Amino acid sequence: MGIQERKERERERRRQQIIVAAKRIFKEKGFGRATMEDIAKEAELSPGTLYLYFKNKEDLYASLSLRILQYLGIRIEHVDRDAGDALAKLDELIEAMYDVYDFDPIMIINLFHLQSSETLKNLSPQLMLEINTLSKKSIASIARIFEDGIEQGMIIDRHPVALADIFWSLFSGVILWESSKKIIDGSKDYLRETLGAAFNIFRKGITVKK
Amino acid sequence: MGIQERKERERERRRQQIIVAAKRIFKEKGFGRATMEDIAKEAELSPGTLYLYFKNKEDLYASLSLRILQYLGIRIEHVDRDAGDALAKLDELIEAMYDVYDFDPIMIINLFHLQSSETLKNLSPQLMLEINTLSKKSIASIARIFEDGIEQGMIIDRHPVALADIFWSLFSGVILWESSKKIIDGSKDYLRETLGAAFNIFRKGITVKK
Amino acid sequence: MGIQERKERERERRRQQIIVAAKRIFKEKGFGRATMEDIAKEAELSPGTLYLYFKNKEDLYASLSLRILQYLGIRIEHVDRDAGDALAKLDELIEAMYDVYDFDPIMIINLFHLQSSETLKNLSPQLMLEINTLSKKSIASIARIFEDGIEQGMIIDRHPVALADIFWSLFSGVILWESSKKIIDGSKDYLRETLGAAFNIFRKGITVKK
Amino acid sequence: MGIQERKERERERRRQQIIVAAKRIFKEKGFGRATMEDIAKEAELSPGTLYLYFKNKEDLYASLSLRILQYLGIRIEHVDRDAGDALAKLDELIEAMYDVYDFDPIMIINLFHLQSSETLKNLSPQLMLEINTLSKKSIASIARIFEDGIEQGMIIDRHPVALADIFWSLFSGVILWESSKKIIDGSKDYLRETLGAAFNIFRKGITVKK
DNA sequence: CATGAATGAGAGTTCATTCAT
DNA sequence: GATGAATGAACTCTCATTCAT
Repeated sequence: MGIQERKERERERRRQQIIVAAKRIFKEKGFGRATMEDIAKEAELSPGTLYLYFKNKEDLYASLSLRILQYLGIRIEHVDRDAGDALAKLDELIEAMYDVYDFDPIMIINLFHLQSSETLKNLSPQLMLEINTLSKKSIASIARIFEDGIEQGMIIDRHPVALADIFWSLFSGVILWESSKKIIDGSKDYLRETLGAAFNIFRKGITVKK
Repeated sequence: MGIQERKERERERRRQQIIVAAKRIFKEKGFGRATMEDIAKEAELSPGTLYLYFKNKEDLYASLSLRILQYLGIRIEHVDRDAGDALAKLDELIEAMYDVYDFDPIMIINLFHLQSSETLKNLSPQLMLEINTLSKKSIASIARIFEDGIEQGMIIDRHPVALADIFWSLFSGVILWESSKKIIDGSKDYLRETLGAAFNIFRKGITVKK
Repeated sequence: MGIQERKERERERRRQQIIVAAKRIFKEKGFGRATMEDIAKEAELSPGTLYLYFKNKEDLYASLSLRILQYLGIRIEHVDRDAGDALAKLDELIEAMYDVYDFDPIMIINLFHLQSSETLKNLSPQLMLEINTLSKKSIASIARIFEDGIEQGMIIDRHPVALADIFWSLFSGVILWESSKKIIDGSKDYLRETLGAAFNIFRKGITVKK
Repeated sequence: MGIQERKERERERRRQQIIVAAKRIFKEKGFGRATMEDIAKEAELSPGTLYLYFKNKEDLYASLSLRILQYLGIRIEHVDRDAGDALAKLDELIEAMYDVYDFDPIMIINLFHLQSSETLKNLSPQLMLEINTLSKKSIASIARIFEDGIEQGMIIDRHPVALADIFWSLFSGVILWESSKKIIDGSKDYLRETLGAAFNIFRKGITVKK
């Protein structure tokens, strides 16, 4: 039905409108200092309207992160399913990380803030579970790649999940630190170069020398 | 003057008492949810007293981080000054990082939260400057070690500051991610093992093969 | 005009539909906590539609009470007009009260809540007047019965309006208290028995001994 | 300790100050329409201060009612313990009801609103329990008086608890209806006379003729 | 007529901070 | 210095009501 569809589309557009505004505000002020009114104003809506689309502030915040977490999961799984040896897959994985970052830089930083900060302690159990599930899935996919590599004798024999954790930590650590630096001293953004170097070092560090 | 000194010492002890309490509360609830009253209660003082020792909540919070940042700076500089080749120094540096973490695990996580989170955006310019100065100094010290290594042909030829940033990112990334995981799924704490593996990979990744 | 009439009938049916829904919701949640959306949902209508039939929430609420108040008035007047001595009329009056209660238990409780609660203080003057008029009329009818009885020497010589007030107070008091008890401790519903005993006591209490 | 005591007294006085203000506002506007700010203004305090003395709005409201409920319980028990036959005790009981009303007319009306209205449905379970316990105790005390009367052959043979319920219903019914009338038509206050007549009728209605 | 998304005023509540004692 | 009661601005969220479709 045409009307049904149009309404659905409009609803989705509104959600987007709110999400876009929320991203800007959360980026600017962080979760704690951002007020629902700020976001409403940015979205050119009334505060009440936000609650038609999101249960509460936390839910809105989490939506931003879940979105990118889902994208991440899909992207990584894709890599995992591809053919090729482990090192080729690692390169693809690194490529995937760039993609994820490019997909939505603000959101990815938001995600790390969510993961690394106090916010985590105040989430609803349900949301926690969702995040947990999605994170675990991605880490597991990454770990599988390393596992293959270890079996193929191409990657050093460490616990694959530990390797995945380190890979993920390096990625998030660089992004957070680079964005911190930008805030602290307003320096130029070296994210891409640093991330590239970091992944190279990691790659070299886990490869078994022939 | 004896009296003067005693007063000074007592004042310092009070500050410590508050800082210890604040650490516990911030750890438990995060910065946003921790109230000054919580901290006062934990310190067995009245809320008003806190303001005799710290200008405001932010100032108190920052003190925690500055303290560890100072310790970090001193510890790294020490490594830098030591004799030995770059790789030996790198090992010492890694050792220093463990020390720093052990010195005050809560504080180090607090520091990363400060760096990586919304709090950063709401600091006073003065405090920002202080953090900036201290961070820069530490990164510079680390970078100098890598610089030596590059000159000595032991470390790959990359911009030393980039290497320092990556080293630091890896350290903070692993700590944040591991502590996140603990919150998310209550899993066992693998921090030491993961950190060890991470540094090994990093070391291997930046070393020039002979 | 047929069309005119049909429209009128349909309009009235819609009103009924809303009133039925509102009763259920008010009963369940009380006036303060019931939302217009609750009622709309229950009536399977949209919130906006409610406003086509009732000026506002208060008007809707009052409609429930006025309706039973009107029924009460008619029913009592009927008793008053009947032949028979005062005591026979009193028995009829008591019978009428049961009828009124049975006519719509929810509404009668609603009416008492309206009378006895905060809602009363926030009614529009016009509505207040309507309630006042209807109440007065009923009380006056009851009082007339007692007046007859006093003249006939069958009922103790007290101000007839006072007797009417007491009769009414007893009725509402028992209903409210019994429904309170049900809410407080979920006990069995003894309303009928208690009401019966109460009226017997009242009857005995006002009768002049021969 | 003098200071301790003085503080205690001052705290109690503040509580009273708030209670007095709350009573006025609740009386004027009812629970739903009264705002904490209204009460704060009436008490010449800031909104925040109210929360130093009462957990929340409901708690404040309930405090008013529990107070009178406790007084009621004590007063009735006292009657029950006195010597004298059942009819003498009934007279004392009636006297007690006047006392309770005089003790705090506003509060007693508040209590009935609490009992008879929607508020009841939204109380915390703990508060509900407290009200339940206190109510039950009072009703039981009243019932015991009637029980004695029945055994002594002075009072008609009905279930004593039913008699107690009717007695209580009559009391609350008259008070609510009279205060309603005052609101509705601003008529003179006939409460005392009506209550007196009501109790007389009740007394006569339950007495066994010799 | 009917809809239901949008509104926005206003509620209860919290908490960093102050200041009289 | 130390206290802790008091403050009041600011927050999140609700819901009666409206109005474009």
